Parts: sequence; C-alpha cells; structure tokens
Amino acid sequence: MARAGLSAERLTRAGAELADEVGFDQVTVSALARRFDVKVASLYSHLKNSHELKTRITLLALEELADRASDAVAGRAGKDALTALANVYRDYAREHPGRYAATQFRLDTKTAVAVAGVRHAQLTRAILRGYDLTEPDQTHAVRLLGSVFHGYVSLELGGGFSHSAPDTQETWERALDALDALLRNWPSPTS
Amino acid sequence: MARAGLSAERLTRAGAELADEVGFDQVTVSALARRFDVKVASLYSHLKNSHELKTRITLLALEELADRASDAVAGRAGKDALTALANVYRDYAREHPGRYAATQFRLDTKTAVAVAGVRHAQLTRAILRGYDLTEPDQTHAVRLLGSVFHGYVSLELGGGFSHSAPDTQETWERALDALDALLRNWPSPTS
DNA sequence: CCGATTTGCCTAAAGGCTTTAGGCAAACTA
DNA sequence: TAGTTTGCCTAAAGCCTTTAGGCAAATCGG
Repeated sequence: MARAGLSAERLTRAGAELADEVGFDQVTVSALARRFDVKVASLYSHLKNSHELKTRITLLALEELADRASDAVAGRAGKDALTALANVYRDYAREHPGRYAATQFRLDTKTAVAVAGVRHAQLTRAILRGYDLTEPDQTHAVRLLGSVFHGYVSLELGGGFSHSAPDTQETWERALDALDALLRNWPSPTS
Repeated sequence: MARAGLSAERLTRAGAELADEVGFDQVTVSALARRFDVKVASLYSHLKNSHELKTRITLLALEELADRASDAVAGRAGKDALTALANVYRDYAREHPGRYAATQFRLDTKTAVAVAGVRHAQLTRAILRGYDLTEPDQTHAVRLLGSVFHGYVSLELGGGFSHSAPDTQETWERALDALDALLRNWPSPTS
C-alpha cells in the first residue's frame, strides 16, 4: 500500500487551505484525513492532537502575514508605510479568511505568542520611525494601530459594516488619513 | 419525576454564564444539560440545535452591551461620552469574556445582525453629536471608533498586549485622548 | 543483495457531542 | 376529574477525537 507522504508541514499547509475554504473552526483532523484520502488515525503520527493542528496553522498564518508586512514596509516611510502595512492586513484577511481567523486563535504556548506577536509589533514600530514619537507614546501608538487594523478587518470580515453606504473602501482610506493625521500630531496626555 | 423548568430563556442565560466560565466555544448542549442535571435530549424541546443556542447567547450579549452603552452615554457629550462608551465595551469584555466572545459569533440571521449592529452603531453615532462631523464623515468615524473599541478589546482579551510595559490602562487612556483629538480635528480626504 | 530495524499507514475500539424518534408521566384545561 | 398538552426520558445513529496494536514499505548495515 503506497504511502501518502504525510508530514506535519504538509498537514499544516493543507489545513490552512482547508481553513480558507470552509472556515477555521471547521478544520478538523477528520476533514484533513479525508482530504489526503487517508485514515484519521494516521494523522496522529504527525500531530499530537487537534489542538496542535490549529496551533500550527495559526503560527503559519502569523508568519505569512509578517513576511508580507516586512516586504510591504521595506523602503517606505510615513503615510506611505502606514498605508502599505494596513493594506497587507486587510488584503491578507480577504484573500485568506480562514488563515486570518486562525491568527485570532488563542495560543497557549506563551512563547509562541511572544515570538509571533513581537515580530508584528516590531513591524508596526518600524513604520512609526517616520513620525516623531518617543517612548512610551510609541508603544501606545503601536497598540492603537494594531487595534484599528485588527478591529477593522474583523468587523469587515464578519459583515459588521453590512453593505451600507458609504463604501467600506472609502472608510478604510479615510481611517488611514485619520491615523496619519493623528500620528503627525500626537496629543499629550490630558490628565 | 419533577420537572426542571427549562426554557429557551433560562438555557440562554445559563449558557451565557457557562461561556464566561469556560469560554464561548466550550459551550455545548451537553455541558448545559449537565449543568441542569438533565438529559441532553431534553434541551432539544427548547432549542432547535446547538447553533441556535450560540445565536441566542450572542443576541443576549449584544443586548446587554447595548443596554449598558445606552445608560453610559445618556447625559454625556464629547470626550466624556466617548470615554464612557469605550469603557462600557472594555469593562463588559473583562467582566464577561465568554459573552464578549459571543458578540463576535457570526450570526447568519441577517436581520438579527442588523438589529443588534444598528443599535450599537446608533449609540456610537450619538456620541459624535458632540463633535462637528457631517455625513459621510460621521459614518467613517463610527466605523473607526467601532474598529478601535473592538480591536483593542479583542487584542487585550486575547493576550495580545502581553503584560509588557507600559500599562495597558495607560494605553487605553491615551488612545481615547487620541481619538478625541482626532474627532475634534477630523482631516479632509488627502486624494 | 539481503536480513534487521525503523517508520508510516492501517484496523479496532472507546468515549464524547449532536440530533432525531418515540414513550410516559406531570401539569394545565374544561 | 377526564382529556390534552407539555416536558423530560430512553434509545439509537452518526460524526469527531484519541489511543493501542499490527503489518508492510522504506531504510540501513553487512
């Protein structure tokens, strides 16, 4: 009986594709086995359990996203960089909804979160070089940008801005205008 | 054999409590049956299926949240209202993580989304009366505020701002300062 | 080239969750 | 109080996860 050539990597990639097709929480070990035309138990030689599969997909997505983001901000600054980074997140979520959903998966491996999370934070921090912010404002700004990107993308993906006027594309552009203006003129604490 | 006095409402409330205790996606018909010390099949007289249970919990959470938000913005304006509204979302998420997670549950009943979503949008719109924005900027601002609130709360809840300095409370305050400044000085399109 | 070992996928089976069908007794209703 | 409705039950089927143990294919040492 010929071997299927399974491996944790192949399973993870296939799982990511599956997630994009049917949704991240429909990704199951069974479904993946069907996709490889293999018995379910066979996957357990490569994966500890269902949770590990999801974790791996999450990490894959976070890395892909960070790779794209790195490329996008390279050689850009200021609003140009801001827009490029923002669009990476938005486009990735639209192209790969399942993988994007995976990035919201709660990772228990604290270190894994750290590794992936830190890389994204650093990218965001990089685009702030074009603006005149010092610590701790820079950190506040990183968090705010992360919130806006993630929040917008999630709401749009989830149908939160249900097809009403004006166009969401326009809102997106105006939101980036607004963030740019904000970063160029960051307010001091009210206290 | 004494009756347990089940009903869709009681099950929904208990489901919401369960969600806060063990997480929204651990809410199962079985777990709920155990909680009422009743056989699983009994719940199917009150609920069409597992999906309906989750949908009901979602709607419950959205309403609770909107109720709190209504109270909070009543009689306030400008930054005061902005802060009050923002804190409602954040506090609710912290007090009721499971219910808050439920609000992200994808509702298929388009009308239900509409009902709940519209109410929240209107509340956000209400606080914008204290600022000088006209359409379509008002809508853009509503969406931006929604994104920030949702994005921040999700990331904080998911451990995205992993216990690093500076304090997330400080970031939250500075983010609200920033949004206030932005709304008082909303930029015109770049184009 | 071949026997020994490792590795990969398989069968088998147990346990959990969902959902449907049909039954009996408690609670309304007249 | 008799009849009807309603609520919870037992039973059973189907799908998913996970573990245990087996056989054959791939790999390696002589």
